[in-house]
Amino acid sequence: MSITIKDVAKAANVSVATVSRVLNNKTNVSDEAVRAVNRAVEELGYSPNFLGRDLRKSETKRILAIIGTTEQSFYNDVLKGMQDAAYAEGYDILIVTTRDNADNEMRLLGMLFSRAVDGAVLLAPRLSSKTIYDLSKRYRIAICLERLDIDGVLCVTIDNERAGFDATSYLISKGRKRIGLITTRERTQSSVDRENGYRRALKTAGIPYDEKLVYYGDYDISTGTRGCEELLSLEKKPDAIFSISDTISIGAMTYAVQRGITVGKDLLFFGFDNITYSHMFTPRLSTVDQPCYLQGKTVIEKLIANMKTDTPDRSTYMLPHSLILRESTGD
Amino acid sequence: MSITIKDVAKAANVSVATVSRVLNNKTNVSDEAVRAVNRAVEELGYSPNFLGRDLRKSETKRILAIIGTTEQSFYNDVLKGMQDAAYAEGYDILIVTTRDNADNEMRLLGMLFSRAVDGAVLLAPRLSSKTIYDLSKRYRIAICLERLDIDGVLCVTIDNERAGFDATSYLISKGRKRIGLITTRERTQSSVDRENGYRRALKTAGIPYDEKLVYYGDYDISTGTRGCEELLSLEKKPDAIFSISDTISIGAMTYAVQRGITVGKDLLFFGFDNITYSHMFTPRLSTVDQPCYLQGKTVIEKLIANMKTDTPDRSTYMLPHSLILRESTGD
DNA sequence: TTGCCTATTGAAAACGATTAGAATTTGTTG
DNA sequence: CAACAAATTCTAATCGTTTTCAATAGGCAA
Repeated sequence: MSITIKDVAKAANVSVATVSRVLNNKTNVSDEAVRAVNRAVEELGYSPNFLGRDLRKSETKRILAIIGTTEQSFYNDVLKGMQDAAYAEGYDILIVTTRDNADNEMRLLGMLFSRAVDGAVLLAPRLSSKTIYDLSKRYRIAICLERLDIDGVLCVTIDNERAGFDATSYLISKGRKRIGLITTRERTQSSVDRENGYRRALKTAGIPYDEKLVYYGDYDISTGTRGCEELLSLEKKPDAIFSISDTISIGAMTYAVQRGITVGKDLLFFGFDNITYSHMFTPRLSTVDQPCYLQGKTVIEKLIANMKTDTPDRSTYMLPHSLILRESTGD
Repeated sequence: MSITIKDVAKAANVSVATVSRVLNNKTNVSDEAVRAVNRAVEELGYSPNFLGRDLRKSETKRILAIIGTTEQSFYNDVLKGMQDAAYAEGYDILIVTTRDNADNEMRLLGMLFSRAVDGAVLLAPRLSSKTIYDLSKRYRIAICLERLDIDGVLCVTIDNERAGFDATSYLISKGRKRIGLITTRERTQSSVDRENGYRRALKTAGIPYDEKLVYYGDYDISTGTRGCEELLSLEKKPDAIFSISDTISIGAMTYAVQRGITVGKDLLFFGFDNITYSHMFTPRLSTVDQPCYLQGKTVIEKLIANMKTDTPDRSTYMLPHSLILRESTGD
């Protein structure tokens, strides 16, 4: 059927072992053999079957990146960082999407169990912490952009609680007293952390927490729109709104603008993620910038290091975030 | 090291063949054997090594989707369509990104040559048509969102020439005579086709083509901004601008709005792709909608069908597009 | 020439599954 | 109960590599 190493061996008049050695440029091969094999490879258009190689070596040099959806545009930078780090070590990154479904996530992790990849990075995991923790004992797994509420799994993320605290505190420093929060019903660790940061900031400033000011929705733009509508229909309206993502914040801000509200003065907005579009909308959105590229790069470096050792690093790394101040907070 | 089918066989007190048959639910196995094997699998926490299976079957049930970058948000729907179609046939989609680099594209196609995947879909290929054509003779390859200027490779796309013609013609029907075009330096087939459609529309309407009205840039927002700036600095300014992507169009429109121009009246804008953000910006952007999900679904269905036959379908399929009319064209 | 060391080579055993074909057990019928 | 058919099971080959270990060839000293 297809051209195998045997065909090359026959054509080059050497054994398969020699062909293999040439192809993996081992030292102890004569120049003559190298030439003969290379010529045969060229002539036959041979390329090695990785299925055979991988089976023999029990290694694929591939890492799975499991994400919910490719929609969140800031994943792009994370993936770029992952790919750069992986490529530097001779690995490839395979991206698969779960559509935010835990069953799919488990199914795709099957590629890890079945040795189709050497390791996996979960971005925004939907599986329970316990499940992930258990799996991490048998397989090389890392989390990126999130942390787990259990210790013992390699995580690379930012300090979301602190970031939520910083953003909210900034709004407070602008004299705001009634700060709304738009977050997600889905309780990912990062949104819980951001919400906790929001609460701590209020508490620190002596502002009472008002559950009416918190709107729970999805990750999409329309959540922002609806959330803003809801918050603005309150008896006591908010004077600032913190959203746990730029996408949501843009939806919210768009609604406010359409209602003729002067954003940046009557109502302040703070987003999260610093996506490309966040500075394209007028007024431009203040937001929390997280080091996407660096998180991606770091998680792969750590994961590959873990693959080479029996005593894997199971720490949680929190990389620094920063506040980007723009028109939506009157800056 | 790891638990293999042999361990299961021993634990269940049957042969490896029987274990394999149970796992692949073949018919001729006794209920007793099924029970014993399942119990052993459960107890040992066994999951089959695909490296062995794939090698034996010479089939991986995986399809590679090669894209330039995950940034273009409308890829998300295409990928969704691809995944749905693939999953229905028991395949998984692996996404890899080339960063718009032909060398990377070739390197990643290595997964196809080395049998790590059964087939590949190229979205926005950077390799030459000739190269792709040659490869398509030996491997199962399809193109999506683009077509090739050579016949003989399975393509699923829209009629970009026609779409460019339609969009431009619509602007003309609005009484516009000086229509700018912002397109990409990178000569992908789709942008060439869209540009050709633009020219044909002008010609059909008896409007002379003016090369000053065409700006060449990249795929990003700032290209729109700069392109719009350039076109508006002309002696004879345009009264409408057609961009080959929404991202570019949003950049252009944002610039015009900031300059105080009344978009939808003094200057009309027409985009392409109907991305989520296109209706979030005010004024909302008129655009060409292409059936992303359907294109993804279709290309995978056709590709999988091709994998099952010796006489593959090498046609080019053009799915229908439509115009979405919004405020940026005064609708 | 003989013996020994080194540099290349090749034959064959892995890797972990699937599957053809042989062998065994079970069931059926006269 | 013998004889045959059907159902189930097992042995062993196979997929395409890599790699161990033994074998060979060549070079050099004695």
